[in-house]
Amino acid sequence: MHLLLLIVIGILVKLKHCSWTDELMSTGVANEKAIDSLKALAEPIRLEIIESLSSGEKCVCDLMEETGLAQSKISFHLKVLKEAGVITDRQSGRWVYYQLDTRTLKSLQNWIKRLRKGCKNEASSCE
Amino acid sequence: MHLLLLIVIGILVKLKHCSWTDELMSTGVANEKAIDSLKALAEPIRLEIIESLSSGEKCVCDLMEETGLAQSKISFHLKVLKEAGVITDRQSGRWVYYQLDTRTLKSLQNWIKRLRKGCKNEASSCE
DNA sequence: TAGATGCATCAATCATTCTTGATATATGCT
DNA sequence: AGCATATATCAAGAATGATTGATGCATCTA
Repeated sequence: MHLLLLIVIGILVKLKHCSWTDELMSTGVANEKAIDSLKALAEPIRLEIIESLSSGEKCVCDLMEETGLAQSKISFHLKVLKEAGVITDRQSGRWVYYQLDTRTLKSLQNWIKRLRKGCKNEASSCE
Repeated sequence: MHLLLLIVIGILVKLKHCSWTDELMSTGVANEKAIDSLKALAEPIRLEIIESLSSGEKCVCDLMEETGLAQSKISFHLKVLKEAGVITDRQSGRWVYYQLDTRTLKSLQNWIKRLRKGCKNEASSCE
C-alpha cells in the first residue's frame, strides 16, 4: 500500500515537473536560455570540448592534451560554455574539472522536441 | 502471417536506421552538420522565425507581419536556416512557404541525447 | 618561504557575421 | 505588354566574437 502511494507521488512530481518545464519553455525567458546554450554549442572548438566531455569529466589539462590547443583558448571557451549553463566546474586542489550539465542538455532536447510538434501544419494560402 | 512479416521488416528497417544514425553521429561529418544547425539556430531573429514556424508553414510575408522586421533581413536569415538544413522551402505562385525540417531537428535531438549518456563519469584524478 | 604548476583574465588584433538600403528577378494581374 | 507584388541578392558599413601572448592568482611541493 505504501509502495503504491510512493508510486502515485512519483507520478505527480513528474507531472508537476513537466508542466513547469512546458510553461518555462513557452516564455521568452526560455528562449533566451535556449539562445545562450545554442550560441555556446555553435562553435567548432566548443563542440570539440563538448564531445570530449560527453565521455566524462575532464580537467583543463586533459582537454589541452586531447585537443592540442592553447590553454588560454580553452579557458576562454570553457568560460563561454559555463556562463551558458552547458557545463559545470568543480575545483580540486590545483585542478578544475569540467562536466556537461545534463539539465541544460535535457531542456534543450525538450525545446527541440516541442518545435517538431505542430510544425507540419500547412500554411493558409496567401491569396 | 504476412502481417507478422511486415512487422519484422518494420523493426529491421528501424534498427538499420538507428545504427546508421549512430554511426553518422560518431563521425566528424555529423559534427559538421550539428555545427551548421546549431549556428543557424543560435541567433535571436532566426530563433524567432523558428518559433514561428513551429506552429506550421509560413510564407515570408507572414513572417514579416509577425515579426515586423525588414524583408531583406528575414530573407537573409531564412537563407542561413535553409542552407543549414533547418528549414525547407516550397514555392507556390508568387509566394515561398517555409517549414521546419523535422529530420534535422530529430537528429539534433539525438545528438544531444547521446551527449548526455556517459558524461557523468568522474575524471581520473590528475596526480 | 621560494619556486613550480594549473588555470583565469586581459588588451589588442583579427575574423566572422549582421544590417541596411538599393537593386534584381520572377510571378501574376489587367 | 506594362505594372504591381513577393522574394532574393548585393555591397558597404556596423557589430560581435575569437585568437594571441602576457600577466595574475591560487595551490601545491621542497
